[in-house]
Amino acid sequence: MLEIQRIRNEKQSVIEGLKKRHFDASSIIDSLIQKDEEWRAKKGELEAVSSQLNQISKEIGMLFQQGKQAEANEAKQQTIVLKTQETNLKGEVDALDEVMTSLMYQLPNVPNELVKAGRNENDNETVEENGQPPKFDFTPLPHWDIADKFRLIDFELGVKITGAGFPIYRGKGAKLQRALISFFLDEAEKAGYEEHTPPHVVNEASGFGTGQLPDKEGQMYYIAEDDLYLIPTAEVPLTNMYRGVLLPDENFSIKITGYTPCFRREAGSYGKDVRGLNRLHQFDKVEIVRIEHPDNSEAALNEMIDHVKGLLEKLGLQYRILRLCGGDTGFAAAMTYDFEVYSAAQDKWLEVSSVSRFDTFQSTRLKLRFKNVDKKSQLCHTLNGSALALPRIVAALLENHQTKDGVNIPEVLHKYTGFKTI
RNA sequence: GGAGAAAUGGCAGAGUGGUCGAAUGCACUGGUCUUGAAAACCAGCGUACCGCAAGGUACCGGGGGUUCGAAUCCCUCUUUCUCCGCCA
Repeated sequence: MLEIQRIRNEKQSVIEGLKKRHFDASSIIDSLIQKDEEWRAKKGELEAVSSQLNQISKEIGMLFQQGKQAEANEAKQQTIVLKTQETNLKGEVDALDEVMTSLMYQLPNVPNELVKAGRNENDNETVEENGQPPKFDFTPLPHWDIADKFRLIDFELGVKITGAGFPIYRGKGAKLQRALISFFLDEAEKAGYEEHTPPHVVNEASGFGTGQLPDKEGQMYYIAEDDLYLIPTAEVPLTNMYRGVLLPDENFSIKITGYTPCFRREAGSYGKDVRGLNRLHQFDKVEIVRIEHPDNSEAALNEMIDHVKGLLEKLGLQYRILRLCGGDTGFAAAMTYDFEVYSAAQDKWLEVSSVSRFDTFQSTRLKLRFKNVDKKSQLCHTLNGSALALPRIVAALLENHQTKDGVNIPEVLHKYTGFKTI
């Protein structure tokens, strides 16, 4: 959520910024500013009436104590009109509040100045490309064939017990999952992130805190009986741990990580794009989350990018980094870098990580603040990134490290897997 | 799942209808004293919103109600604790 002060004071730059998303905010912002003015006026009236009522009530109290019953009862009469006024004004203020909140929820984050205008993924910029694409002297297999050949993943069995998009990993496939999770967590810890194991279901307030709600409830699995949501990413529980927190000073840099399964309903396209591990309803991911002073946000983002680059390099995967254009940047993010690994077998780039800064968009909703040098509370910046998402990494490892007879496991994983080849 | 108790400021803990945004203690901040520190003493010390300001409004787990007036009474939800049951 954007801050109302920002909309008031920097109306034009907000509108201009949102144009990079091809989002025309002018009418929403105009009505917001108008409602905000009404709201402040009504609120002023309401508080004046409340103040009078409070004053009279105090007087009545004193009159009763002095035994002046008649005068007290007379004073009570005065409150009747004021009470009605108060009730009416309260209703108007609340109604305006509600309208403003729903308007605010419609506004996406303003893109960072580095973000280019654009409509969709075709307008994304490639900012870096590293490593060599694998060369094969045979026809490389897609990962689903490899997985089948070596009994690593059983998609049909998953369909039987749950449904499409819920694969079962087994044997070396299951061990590879576990190895990657351990490797990613250990690397994150080395980089200073504290490991957490959060709940895999969250309440409604948490969904609002990180921006999944309202609007995107369709992407989450919902447990109606208990009013809980399955997490679509560890970002939700990890960031919401800091919901409503006021940090005592500006000497903070919170770095947290956690492994969780992620659940996405994502009823979407079918066919080649979603074949195998490319798109699942349940997958594993290690997430890194940071809560930073606004001045440190940019540096933190760069550190996170370096961290993800390090992971991919250690796994021997060639990759490219994209800076998403306005239209492809998520609703809550100010800037997002996607990491993609090229799959020769599928002849496509697979998104394996997404690293974003949210500036104050999440912390406004979360009410996550710190005391600045002037002893005033100020909103923190939040950031997060996948480090990394497993399925596509597994797909990329199987496809890009395949040999005629099997698959070579990157050396950094040997101590976790206990085997060097599949 | 059943029965009971409780939820107050950073912590502890008063307050059961009327100047209560809330006593007191601890912690914390500033000052006096001291060569320095401790102790002692003095002062300050919640959050948010509106307002140029003076000031005002709201908040005693959440929501609703009674009342001129609610931390205090009523309803409801949530959470915690104790006991019982069930269980990895």
